[in-house]
Order: sequence, then C-alpha cells, then structure tokens
Amino acid sequence: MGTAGRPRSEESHKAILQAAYDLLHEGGFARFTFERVAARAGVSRSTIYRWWPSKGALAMESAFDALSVELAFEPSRSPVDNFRTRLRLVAVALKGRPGRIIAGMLAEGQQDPGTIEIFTKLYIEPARRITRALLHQAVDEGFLRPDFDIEMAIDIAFGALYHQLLLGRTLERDWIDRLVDFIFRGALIEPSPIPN
Amino acid sequence: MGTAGRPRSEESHKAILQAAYDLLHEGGFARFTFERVAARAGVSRSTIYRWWPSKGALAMESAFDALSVELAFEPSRSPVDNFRTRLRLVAVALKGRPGRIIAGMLAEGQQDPGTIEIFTKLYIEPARRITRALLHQAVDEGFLRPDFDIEMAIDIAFGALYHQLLLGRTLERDWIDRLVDFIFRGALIEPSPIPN
Amino acid sequence: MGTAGRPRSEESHKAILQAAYDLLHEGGFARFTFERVAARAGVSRSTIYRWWPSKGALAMESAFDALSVELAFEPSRSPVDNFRTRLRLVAVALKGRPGRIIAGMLAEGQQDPGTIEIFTKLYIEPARRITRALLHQAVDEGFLRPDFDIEMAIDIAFGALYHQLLLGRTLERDWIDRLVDFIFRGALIEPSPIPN
Amino acid sequence: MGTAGRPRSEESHKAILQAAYDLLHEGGFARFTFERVAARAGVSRSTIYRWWPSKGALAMESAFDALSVELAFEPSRSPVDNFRTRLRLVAVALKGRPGRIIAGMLAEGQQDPGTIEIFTKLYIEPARRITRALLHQAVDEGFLRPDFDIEMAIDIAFGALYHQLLLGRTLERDWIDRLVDFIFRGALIEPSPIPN
DNA sequence: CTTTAATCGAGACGGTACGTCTGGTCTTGTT
DNA sequence: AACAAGACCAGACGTACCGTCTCGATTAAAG
Repeated sequence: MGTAGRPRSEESHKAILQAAYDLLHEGGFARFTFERVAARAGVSRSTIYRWWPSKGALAMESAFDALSVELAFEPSRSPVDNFRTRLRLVAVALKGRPGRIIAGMLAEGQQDPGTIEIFTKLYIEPARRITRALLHQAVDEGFLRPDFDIEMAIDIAFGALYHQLLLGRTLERDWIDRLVDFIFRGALIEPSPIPN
Repeated sequence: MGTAGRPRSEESHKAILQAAYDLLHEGGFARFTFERVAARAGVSRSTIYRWWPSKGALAMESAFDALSVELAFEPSRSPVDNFRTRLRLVAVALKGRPGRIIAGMLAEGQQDPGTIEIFTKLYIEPARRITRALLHQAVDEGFLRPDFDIEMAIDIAFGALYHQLLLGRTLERDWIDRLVDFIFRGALIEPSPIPN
Repeated sequence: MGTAGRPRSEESHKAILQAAYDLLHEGGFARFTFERVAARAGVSRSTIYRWWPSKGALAMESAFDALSVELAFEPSRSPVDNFRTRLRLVAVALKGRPGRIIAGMLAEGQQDPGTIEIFTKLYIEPARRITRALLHQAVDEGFLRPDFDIEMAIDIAFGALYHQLLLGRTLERDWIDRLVDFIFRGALIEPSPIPN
Repeated sequence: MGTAGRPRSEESHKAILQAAYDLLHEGGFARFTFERVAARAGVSRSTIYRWWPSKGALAMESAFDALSVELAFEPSRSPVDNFRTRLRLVAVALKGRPGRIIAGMLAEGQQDPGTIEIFTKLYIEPARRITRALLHQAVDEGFLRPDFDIEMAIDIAFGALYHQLLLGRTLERDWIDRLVDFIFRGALIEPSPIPN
C-alpha cells in the first residue's frame, strides 16, 4: 500500500493545533496568522502550508473542540423546554470567546469559500442536527403541530442568533426567551401532552 | 473663526467615492484596499486616511447608494403582503452584488467595531425602520394580533436572510415564502379586515 | 568483499543524467535544481543526493559530453594554423549553449570549490592538454621559438576567451584572429619550416 | 518641480550600504541576501527593493570603494614598468577579499545580466581605462611598437588574471611576471628610449 | 533459505530566502 | 489647512529549494 515516506510528525501536528488554538483565544482571528502559529509551535511555516489549505481551515480544526464544548444539559420531559434550554446555552457560548471565533470564521469565509465549507460541515451541520432532533421529537410527541416547519425554525433560530453576534449585540437572556416564544407562537398544541 | 487653510477638495472626495464604489463592484471586499482606491481615484493615500477612519467606513459610504437602491415597490392594501414583497426584494438584492458587499462589510466589521457601527447606522437601521413601519401598520390596521412582537420579527427576518447569505446559500424564492409564513404563523387575524 | 546489497540502478542513473542534461539546455544553470531533476527523471531526490555531492558535480557530469563535443577538425601541416583553427572552434562553442553552461559552471564554482575541482579535471585540463600538444608540436617542428612560454600561452588564450564569455561579449571571429596574432607576435620563426 | 514626497532617508541609505559591505566581507556573496542586509541595517526589506533592482547591484555599489581601493603607486619613468607594477598590484588585490567579491560578482552576473552591466560600468571599464592610458603612453613615448594591439593586450591581461581567480589558482608573483613578459614579447623597442 | 547490506521511492521536516502586497505613518513642497 | 507625492517600517503572504530524515519495499550476495 502507499504508506511510503517519512510519517507525519504527530508532535508537530499537535503543536500546531495547540498554538493555533492559543492564538485564536488570545487575539481572535485578527492576530491569527500562519507566521505566528509556526513561531509559537516551533514548526516551520512550510509544514503548516503542507497540511492546511487556508487560515480558516486551520482555525476551524484547532477551535473545533472548544466550539462544540459543553452544550450538554439535563433534558427535561418537554422537548420544547429542551429547545429553549439549548438556545440559552448556545447564546451563552456565543457571548464568550467561542462567539468571537465563530464570528471570525464567518468573516474569513466571506473571502474564502473553502473556509465556509469546512465551517459548515464541522460546526453548523452538527449543531443543526442536534436541534433538528429535538424539534422532531417535539412534533412526534405531540407538543408541536405536525405541520411545524422544522428546517425553517432552525434557520430562524441560528440566523437570528448569529445576526446578533455579528452586529455586536449582547444576546440577553430576555431576548432569547422572546425568540423562542416567537418561534413557537401558534405552534404549540394545548393542553400539553405532559400530564400535570 | 478657524476656517483658514485650503478647503477640502470636492473633486477628490467624489473621485475617491467613485473609485471605491467601482472597486467594490469589480472585486468585492477582497480586492478593496486603500492603495487601489487611491491609485484609481488619482489621489494620495493620505487624503483618504484623513477623511475615513477605516476601510469599512469608506466602503460603506461608497456603497450606500447602491445598497439601498431600488427596493421600492407598488404597495398593496395589505401591509402583510407588502412585508412579503419587501423581503422578496431584499432577497433578490442579497443574491447579487450588493449581497457580496454586505457580506464583506459584516466580515470586515468583525475585525473593526467602527465598521459595524457605521454599517448599522447607515444600512441596518434604515432597513429596519422601513420594515418596522410596515409591521406597525399591519397591527394598527388589524391584520396582525396586537401583541405581535414586531422587533423580534425584524430580528428574525433579517437574521435568517443574512445567515443564509453568509453561509453561501442561495436564497430561493420558495425559502423566502416559507420564512414569511413562519413569521406570520398564528399571528394573522382572520378574516382579513380588507373587504372582498 | 563488501559487495552485498542492492546494486545501483543503471536505469535511474541514466534517467538522472538525461534529465539534468535536458534541464541544463532548456533553462541554463538558473533553473537547474535537484528538485527539478528528480521530478523530471522520475527519481527520488535522495537518490541524487546519494550519488552526487553538489549541483555542480551533477551538472558537470551530465553536460560533459555536450561540452567536449565536436571540436575535431582536419589538421593542416602547420600546428600554428591548427591552433588558430582550434581557438575558432572553441569560440563558436562558447557562443552557443555550451558557453552558457560553462559560464554557469564557473559561477557555481565560486560558491562551491568542489564544483571547480571537478570542472577543472573534467573539462579544463583535457582542453588544455590538446592545446598544449599542439603548441609543443609547433615548437618541436620549428614553427615557434624554443623559449615560447607554452603554459602562459594557454592561460592567456583560455583566460581571454572565458573573460569575454563571462562579461557577455560576443566573441567575434575578428577578435579571435587578433588574439591569435597577439599570442604569436614575435614568436614565429621565419621563414616557415614548411616548404612550399 | 517634481521634488514632492518624503525625501529619501540618507541614514537608511548609508546603513544599507554599510551592512551590505560588512556582509560581503564576512561571508562573501554566498551569505549575502536582502534579508540579512535589511536585518543588519535595521531597515525594512521593501526599502532595499525600492532602491536596488538586484543583489548584484547592491553588492556592487556597496563594494565599489573597497574594490577600487589603493592600487596607486609611484610611477617610474618607464610606462612598461608601470604596467608591470600595476598588474602586480591588481594581482595582490585579487588574492585577497576583493578578489572573492569580484568573483562573486561575475558569478552572480551569469544569472542576471543587469549585474554584469553594472559591474562592467563601475569596475571593469575604469580599470581598463587606467591600463589603456599606460599602454598608449608607452607607445607614444616609443617604448612599444606603434602597431601594438593595446585593446587585445588589456583583454589578455585581465582575462588571464580573472581566469586564474575563477579557477581558484593562487596568482603567484612569478606567474604575473611571465604574463607581462609574454604580453610584451616582441613588442618592446630596443634600445629603450630612456637614456640612463 | 535466511540474514545482511545497500539501494530505491516517497515524502515529511526545519530552514532560508524570495519578491510582492498592504497597512499605517511620516515628511516634504505646493496650492 | 488640505493636498500630491512618495518614502518608511512592519509584517504577512505563498512559493521554491535546500539538505536531512524516516520509512517500507526491493534486490542481491553471504552465511
């Protein structure tokens, strides 16, 4: 098989991702450059160019763990409540450093389609998947009308959140609640199937 | 009073804005630099630095007219229909060059808060104002429930649109219709107050 | 004896020399790199490094045949005429591609003594040997004074030729004739020993 | 007049030439790079690129003084002796650092015609001019035959010297004397016009 | 028939330098 | 003052080679 050649140095690989991660957290996308990553990682620039096609790709890969970090929560019996809880957690994350990184990623992606592609695959899609499951469950269990437009609800939820983020708004808890209310307006089936 | 000194050259001012506008349309934000604008306008770089604090500010100012361009339409008697029509027009604009410029502006703004500020004031706020008026009218005239959350509807509408834009999606007409339907879901008062 | 191990691949060896030769003729020394040679020859870089200590060494070996090529000529009865004919032929060669290669070799040698050494041994010395024989014959046969400084004549002849070459001059036939005249000035024995 | 713009920094200019000069003397052409010159001079790389078109041009300019260094000598009454003295001095210079620099210059010039051009104009031509004057005087004053080929004598003298230099030979005093003898062989008019 | 030794390909690695570009700043003379 | 002109430093870009270094696979002669 084609396993010839000197094997990739796992050490360098890790050092690069770590350095990238650190730089991203310290200065955001603005101060994130290949040169700095290389210097910080103690690695030659060409090694980075060999493995990552763009700044966005490297940033995405290095930040992925941090981005998908602990959005877990104790699910309640109502998927609608779970949806609300989840959006609140996402909002909290977006208010912090992960938010700045995501914003930077979206910005970078406007100049480089490859970055958007990676970002979508690694971050957006998984996030939507989780949310989609929640809403499907809500419909299946009779909390939401059967004709509820799940995909649009997701587009709207994340769209609104990211829009606030990109415009530098604060994502207050109250705003999140109004968002959730709006989304479920006229979609909830009363009385709730959950007895008392 | 202190009005001594050479007066600002209106000629240069216009040449700069025109050159900036052209560059923005030719190559988007990526190829938009002070150097190029200065060269194209036949103006020294320092003159630009004197009057605009950042790339974003100059881009915004030069592109403003083009962005707020022809979204006018023949209003119908139903403000809800007008809202739908307006979103469709916005979507059409976002699919074209203005969309790429707006995306670039949002991207630039992630590195420079000043740009976001100007962008918000010059573009976002006016756009929201028009939309807000439409929805207020719809409530006032009895098309929408009195407790309809107008601000959130606006956040959602633009958030969803821009989210699609930034992720490189296509903004199909069908998607716009579903968006409008979702927003008005459960908010419409039937029967319509418009007779026949 | 220690002749174990896989034998050297004659195929690769030839492919390398051929590729080196081609590259040298296509782009001169400037575009002649180990990387390109390896790629062209379909050979790994390390194989080249194993067998040739430097670019100059490889270049020299690959170009040798081309350099010492067709300087043969029909000798006349006068060794002095033969010397003149020979210098003319050398000049013609130096005006063409071999000249550019030789110039490149001398240039390379200024950074790497090994290259000069090989170049001297493979090219300079043989060329001098032929010329030396001619002049010795001329002295022996009574065309030139017995105290003619043969070695210096050779130093001068090649020195002058290469100097022109390195300074980018054109090596006109007229100049060659003046060079030969100068070298033999006061050294010819008259009348010529060749009876008519 | 077109004297607008920030004037060239004499400080930087001098620092660059000094740094270039130092590097050339420390490591020869091999270790002479724009990067190093910039770093040593405390100057940005672009400033060097703005003013010098190539490494060779910068090297030449920085080394010129050192190259044309003290070849002055007390002239005797015989221009032929002066010629001999001059060649000896040139040889001494070529044996030292200036020789390595000149060799590097010629080498560099093989890849970049511009360098050869500058080198010829700044160094070769002036050196020939001095030598030419000496030989003209020798003819005029009756030391050399009127039909002595002065230009070829110069071509030969420098050609032979540089050839030795480029081949890494040692330029012994004895060799110089034989060179001069060869050049004047059969060209001297006896008895010398200089009365004793 | 299995070591052992050398070669070969593939290809990664740390480096160095290239030439270009942009961002901001500054220093002039001119208007 | 504002302006054109243009120099300056800083620093990142992406590319090209360098010479070295693993690796696994191949190929013979030697044990």
